[in-house]
Amino acid sequence: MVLPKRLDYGFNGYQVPPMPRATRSARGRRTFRKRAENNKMCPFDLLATVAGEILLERESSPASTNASNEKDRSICIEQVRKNEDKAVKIEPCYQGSIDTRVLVSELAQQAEESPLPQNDGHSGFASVMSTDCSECFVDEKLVNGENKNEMGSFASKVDLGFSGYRESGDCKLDCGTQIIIKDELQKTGKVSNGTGAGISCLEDPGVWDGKHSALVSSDSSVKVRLCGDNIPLSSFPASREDVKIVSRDDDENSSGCTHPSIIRKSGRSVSRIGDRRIRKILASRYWKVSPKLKDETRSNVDGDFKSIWRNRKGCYRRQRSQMNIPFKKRKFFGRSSVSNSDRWISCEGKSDLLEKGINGDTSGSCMKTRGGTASSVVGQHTSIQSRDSYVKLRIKSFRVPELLIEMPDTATVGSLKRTVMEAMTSILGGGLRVGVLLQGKKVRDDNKTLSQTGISHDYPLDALGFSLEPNPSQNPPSLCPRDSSSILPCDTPQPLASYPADSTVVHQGTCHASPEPHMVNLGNFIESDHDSAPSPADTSVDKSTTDSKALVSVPEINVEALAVVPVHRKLKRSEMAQRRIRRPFSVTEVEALVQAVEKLGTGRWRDVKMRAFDNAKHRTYVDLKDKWKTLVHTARISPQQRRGEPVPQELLDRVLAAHAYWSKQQAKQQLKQPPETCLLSSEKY
DNA sequence: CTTAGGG
DNA sequence: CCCTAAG
Repeated sequence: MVLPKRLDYGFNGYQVPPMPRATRSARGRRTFRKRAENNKMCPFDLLATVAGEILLERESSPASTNASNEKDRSICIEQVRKNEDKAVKIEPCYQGSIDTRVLVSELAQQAEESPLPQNDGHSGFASVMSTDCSECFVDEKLVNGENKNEMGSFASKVDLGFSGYRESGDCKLDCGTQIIIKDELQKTGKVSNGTGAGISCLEDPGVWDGKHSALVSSDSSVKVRLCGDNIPLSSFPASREDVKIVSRDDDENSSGCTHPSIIRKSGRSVSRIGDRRIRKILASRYWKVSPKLKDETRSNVDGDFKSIWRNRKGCYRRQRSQMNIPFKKRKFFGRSSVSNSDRWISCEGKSDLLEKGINGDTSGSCMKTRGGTASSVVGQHTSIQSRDSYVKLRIKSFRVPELLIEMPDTATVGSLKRTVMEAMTSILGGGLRVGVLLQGKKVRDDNKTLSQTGISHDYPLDALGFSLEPNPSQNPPSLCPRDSSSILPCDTPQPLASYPADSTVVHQGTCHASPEPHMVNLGNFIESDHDSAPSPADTSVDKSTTDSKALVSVPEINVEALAVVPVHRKLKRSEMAQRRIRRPFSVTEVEALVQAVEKLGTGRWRDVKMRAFDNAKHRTYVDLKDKWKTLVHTARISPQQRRGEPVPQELLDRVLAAHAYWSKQQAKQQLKQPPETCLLSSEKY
């Protein structure tokens, strides 16, 4: 028997119709590529998405006319949830008044264990906390006054519907991530323990207190703190000779940012060299600061973070950045590491990029465990009382793990932006996982069902929180599926494999039925098309940045100047240095790949991509090709030598078979007349 | 832009 | 994953 010569008849008898010409159009390819590129960074689409959404909101959020004095540029937001109406009160307050923030735990209310600790930041019913991070943004708005739009003032937001139904102009409920999880055990009606009642923060009021501190030290480096916690240094996958990453002590003894000066380094100034030596300090920590520190002088530079985030899209497009440098070149410096300047200005502030709750569309409840969960979720609540035994959640926002950045005061604002962006990207890409908090208590048992845990459709989901935590092992998502399968189904392709069919994900109002594990096209799951993230013209961003006095470590840079920065060869180059984050293929993806290759062969990666990974933006055809390459290699080596998530032998066998087949086909075609090849082929198949 | 391979 | 030569 002789196999058809046309390649259209492929492995295992697949008939492979030639790719429609249309799909090969240059435009299509370009589009595809663009899409792929734009998605480089979102292994954590959810986070990115959320962040993006929040950004959007922030941008459009009302600016208060109630500008603060030039010194106190940060604002504290008070969120007071009242028992009765559950209204969220948000008020601007100024630095130094941290302790006036009221963090009321809704849980507390429910537990009725104690009266609402109004105006007592230390009482620490910290279910709602860390509003400080977001304030920064608000602050900037105030300062810049550029966001006086829809709402007009904070007041507008003050009484946002707690449930989120009552929206304040800029609220975007639609943007909320909604997750519906079927509570399969609900029917048993059994609600076991595990509805942990501990409000951990209660035990440690100091955790959040003092977060705002930012000091202006004598030296002239700018230290910026992005909110976050416990980010292990290892999860900061970027560094290079001129990038310094300093891990801060996570210990309780660590005074955190209240003593930023300790991070400061002395040394020669490199600024004039024009090189963009930037120090990035990734602080892994949670704020455990004694209340007494609250009075520290603080300055706020968060405004820039906002800018950074606004640039999300643009930045992502240029993901290559100095932050991701081949690991070989990475260096991590301790605090005692080389310094770049003697004069640094240390200022820190946190920008909780994701305090969406403040924007009013949600309760904005934010939980934080005493243990210092890396990041906490803000504003998540039940959107609707679900029927059946489904639990609906709406994750309003996530806080981004803290991030400390230090750079010479001579650095440009543009470089700061990039730096922050890079840091963010690194963190996001470095591996995050989701933690679940129930009444402030971390739920560790991933195997419990929701109902067992106490999360049912009638459970006060307001008490449920999620946190983004650095993934310690940086393992492929697939290694910790249980951790997030119920929460981040759209985050990584992996959940696909382990995700039970009884779950449904509602994302941005769009409901994607849970795809079968075998589905060829992984895309729907992998992607979350949120590239619509705000990417306002850089100019506006730059403007605001420039306006922000706090950041003026560089002689006023005008918009034009900033705009020019990126064009600089050097910068471009550094940006180009960014390496994409590593995203191991899940078994599901491998299967899809194998299946596609079986049909299409090994020489049509673009087609393979379109067929099986069309929606997986982060998988380029080159990636697929490479993966196939490694798969073949993997299949040939002994199982002991294999690493990473084990690929089922069955799949590997298919890989070898398909590879052999297509290799022959290729050879056949090249030889034009390979009779014996056909014979072999026919024998084999 | 795609492929194919080496790094 | 990156980089690049080829086509």
